[in-house]
Amino acid sequence: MSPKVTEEHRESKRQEIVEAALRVFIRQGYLATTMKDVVEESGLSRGGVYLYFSSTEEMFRAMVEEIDQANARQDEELLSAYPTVWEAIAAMFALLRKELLRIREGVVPVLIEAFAAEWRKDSFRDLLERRYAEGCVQLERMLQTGVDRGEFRPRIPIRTIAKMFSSIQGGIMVDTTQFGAAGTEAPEQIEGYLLSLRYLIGVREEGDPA
Amino acid sequence: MSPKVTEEHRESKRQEIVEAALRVFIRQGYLATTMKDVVEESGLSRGGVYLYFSSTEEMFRAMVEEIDQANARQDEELLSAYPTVWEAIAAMFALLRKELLRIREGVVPVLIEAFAAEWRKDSFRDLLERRYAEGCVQLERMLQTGVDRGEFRPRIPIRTIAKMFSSIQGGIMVDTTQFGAAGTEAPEQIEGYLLSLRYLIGVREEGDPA
DNA sequence: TCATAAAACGACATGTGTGTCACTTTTAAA
DNA sequence: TTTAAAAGTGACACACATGTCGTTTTATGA
Repeated sequence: MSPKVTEEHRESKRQEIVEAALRVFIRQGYLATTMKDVVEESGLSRGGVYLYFSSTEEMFRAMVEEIDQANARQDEELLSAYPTVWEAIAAMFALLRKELLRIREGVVPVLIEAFAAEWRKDSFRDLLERRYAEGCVQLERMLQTGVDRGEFRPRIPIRTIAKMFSSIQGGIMVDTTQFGAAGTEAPEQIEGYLLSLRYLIGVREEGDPA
Repeated sequence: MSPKVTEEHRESKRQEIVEAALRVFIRQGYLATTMKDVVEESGLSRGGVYLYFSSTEEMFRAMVEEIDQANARQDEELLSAYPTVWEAIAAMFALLRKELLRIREGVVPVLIEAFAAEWRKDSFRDLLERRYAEGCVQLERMLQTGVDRGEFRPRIPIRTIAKMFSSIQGGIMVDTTQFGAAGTEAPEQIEGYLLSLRYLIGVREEGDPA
């Protein structure tokens, strides 16, 4: 006698289900998605899926956790990939621009819908807070590095700048999602962001007096 | 014989129902609100309410229309109330700041939830587009006035500036709603906005050379 | 005060999503 | 090959929101 011991391929099964869920979320929207839909998309049965997740909300949670990890990794790499902080920041905005252009096929609208739907739940408080903190802290850290290196001479506290641009990023994503490409003309905006950011953090030109 | 002719107090009845709906929306969130809830809050009966609205979505529509009208009126007044355009803009941001501080008791979270929930519906496309357009156009008009009067000397197209600040406003509202007061420190941000806006539009100091 | 039409009522039929649970299949160790 | 414990199945019972519709109430004008 011996029971079958499940290895961690259980995790890969969870993964599969989350991927199926994401496809449905993207196709018909987070709010219009029911367990039934995910069950069908995943190819499993009702009971099978419930073995891993008991609501679309849980799937969304798992999804966000993964996305956030990936983002954190990406941001981490940016700083080390460019000689100056300013170039790293510019690259960051270029990434944002790319994401904006692909927004209609992507994950962003799902995130927006889902967070707007779930933010009142206490069980989401921690997720929200972590997201917000990370969004700010990342940029703040980059700015601080720039200041330390003598690259920047900020006109207002970098913390304020970081918070401001964190809000901007959210705002433009919402706009692009809900109002469509016609509404935002994303590329133009990104340039405006960079220019005003450049001013606020006081990027020194070469040969600028210390 | 003579039928009872309804005057336009029908409109006031609609108003009453919309107000009841808003109370419920604020209390438990747009998505968690059912017709049953609104029926109870309004004091009418199921059939009575259905005589005016057949879904919470319709009520929300009516609500938005009214809010937008009020906003448009308010913005209109701003320009004429201040001697310089810059002061009018500063006053606009002061209003925004006030709204941010009261966000938790207010309508903004409901708007966010509802638009995130409904934006995919074709029947909302017009509402969304109008909202977005008005949000931008209003600021753009103010900026243009400032340019015409020689108050401003913008560094990038005012259209871009208007779009950018329109996104910012949305972003900060979402942040304040979902992340709470702890998340955004609204007052600080507003000052940052104003400073960077001031730079972008090139507000001339007194005695500045033309 | 009476007649009539609109306003309001509320029980009911319907549709749909949810979570469970007794049962079948698969898997791997013995 | 046997065995037992997981994985997986899908019908079912349940809850709940929706929209309707026959009935009752209200208000007006004759």
